[in-house]
Amino acid sequence: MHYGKDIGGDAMDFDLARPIYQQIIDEYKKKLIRGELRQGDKILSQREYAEKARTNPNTVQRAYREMENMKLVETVRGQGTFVCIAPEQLELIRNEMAGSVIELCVSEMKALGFTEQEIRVRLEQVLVNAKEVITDDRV
Amino acid sequence: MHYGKDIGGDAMDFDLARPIYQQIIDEYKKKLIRGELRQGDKILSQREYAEKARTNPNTVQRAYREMENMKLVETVRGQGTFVCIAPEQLELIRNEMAGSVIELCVSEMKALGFTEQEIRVRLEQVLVNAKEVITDDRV
Amino acid sequence: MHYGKDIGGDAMDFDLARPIYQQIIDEYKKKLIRGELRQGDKILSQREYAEKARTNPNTVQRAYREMENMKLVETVRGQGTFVCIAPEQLELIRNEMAGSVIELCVSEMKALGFTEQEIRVRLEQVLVNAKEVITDDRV
Amino acid sequence: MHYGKDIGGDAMDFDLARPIYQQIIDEYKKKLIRGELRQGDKILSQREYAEKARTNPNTVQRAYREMENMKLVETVRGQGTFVCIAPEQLELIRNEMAGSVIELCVSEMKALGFTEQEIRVRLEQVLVNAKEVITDDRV
DNA sequence: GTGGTCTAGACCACA
DNA sequence: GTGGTCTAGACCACA
Repeated sequence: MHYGKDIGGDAMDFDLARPIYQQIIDEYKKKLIRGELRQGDKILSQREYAEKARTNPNTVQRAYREMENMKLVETVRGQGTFVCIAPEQLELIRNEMAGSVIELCVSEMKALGFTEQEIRVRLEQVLVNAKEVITDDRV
Repeated sequence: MHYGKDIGGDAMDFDLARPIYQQIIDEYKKKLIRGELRQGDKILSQREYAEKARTNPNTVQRAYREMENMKLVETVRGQGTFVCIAPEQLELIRNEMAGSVIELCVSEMKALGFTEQEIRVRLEQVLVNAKEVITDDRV
Repeated sequence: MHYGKDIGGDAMDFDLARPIYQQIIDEYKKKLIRGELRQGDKILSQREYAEKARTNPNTVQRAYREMENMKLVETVRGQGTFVCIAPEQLELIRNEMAGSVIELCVSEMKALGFTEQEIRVRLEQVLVNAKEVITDDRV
Repeated sequence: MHYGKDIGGDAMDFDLARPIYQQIIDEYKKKLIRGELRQGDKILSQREYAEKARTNPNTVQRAYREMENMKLVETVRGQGTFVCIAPEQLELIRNEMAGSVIELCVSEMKALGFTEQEIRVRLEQVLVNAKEVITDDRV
């Protein structure tokens, strides 16, 4: 018996993990958006990153190369990789990421049969709950 | 090749794929919530599911067994597996799944530096956009 | 060789061996009830148990996982499995196990045609005999 | 890796199923004790029994042979196997079986840490419960 | 055909 | 070292 992917036909597909190089890019995008990394900052060398993350240097290289294509960073040979992003570009990415987060949320909620109004209500509940937790901690 | 899994230290962690057996459970939960499966319905046999999804029957069995522990289904040896869930239990799962979807959304938005008010605004934008798309289609 | 498993009809059934994973669970339940294992104790790792019992680690894992579902133990990845049971839960299991032992006894005695009064008498005989054996040993 | 029984040492042993030929003997003993089979009755031929129980004829033969050794039955070549047991012998078996049932029960209860008095009390509970169930059914 | 148990073993994350 | 997931496949009872 085998359950090979090669037969073709109407197989169901399981969600795979997001590729590591994309996870690396996402991580940097978040740092940029949160201001933890700013224009001109030097980021980890590919080798350093690969060691810290215990991942394949080639994977890191792919991530860095794509970030360069996206105009997020610039690599100077012999010196390293530096943040290099225009403020408007940053704002664009911020909007893009927020958009995909919320769109995913809405589409999943609708797939569960929730109406728009229910989604609003549930969002409020979560926001209020989060506040109460903080308040509790303060007390 | 390995990249120092044995060195110890503060490695970064990447998101892994959700285990297949849990993806199977999630899929059934969604079908239950959306009413595509109802009390008494026979679900795919373990072998059928394994063939369709091209996965190992043992993996499917684990999913089905856990669904039985969760009181979602009942299994009759030699006959198959049947939906068996109390309406209140169903409502509970619906709330649970909705909660985790929205909580994930909120925590990611906050990690991107969005305030609660901004989250509300962006949600509205997405909801309105969705409607416009529908309207556009109609026209 | 086969003896007509495919003919259908009213075959007699023989008792099968209790599944190994259930025997493992029973063993642990007994140790908990007798106080040989207490709250917080680390139990054998899955591999250790499998080696000692010369069984497959997967079988042990199934037993441990079900014990976790029953809230008898808690598992910490990379560390091991630990007893974690509330006293009331322990008392429940004690009652449950005692109940099934005595119910089995009573049903078998009745199947042999013994009346309730005869069962009581025979129980007394066995209890008294047991005591005499002890007394004999002392002498 | 293998988990072979051939290494020797302090392996735990799991309970195996009671051998089928003994289960066959037990079944006949019970029928004799309950009076469902009496002196002179013809029992199933070995071939018939093997078919009904879907078991190996050799297994049935072993059971019948041992029953003959125990003086429970007699086989007449060309005619079949017949119950052939003295009333005192029957009474002996009855006592023997009852004894082993109750001894097993007592030893298991003591292994669970129950005192003799507790065993008596629990027996009463089960006997009383059984009666109530019957009463409920009548109503 | 259905589900249930078990073995054997690969590969992984976590510590 | 720990547990977690998954595959592959044998063999079984039940219908």
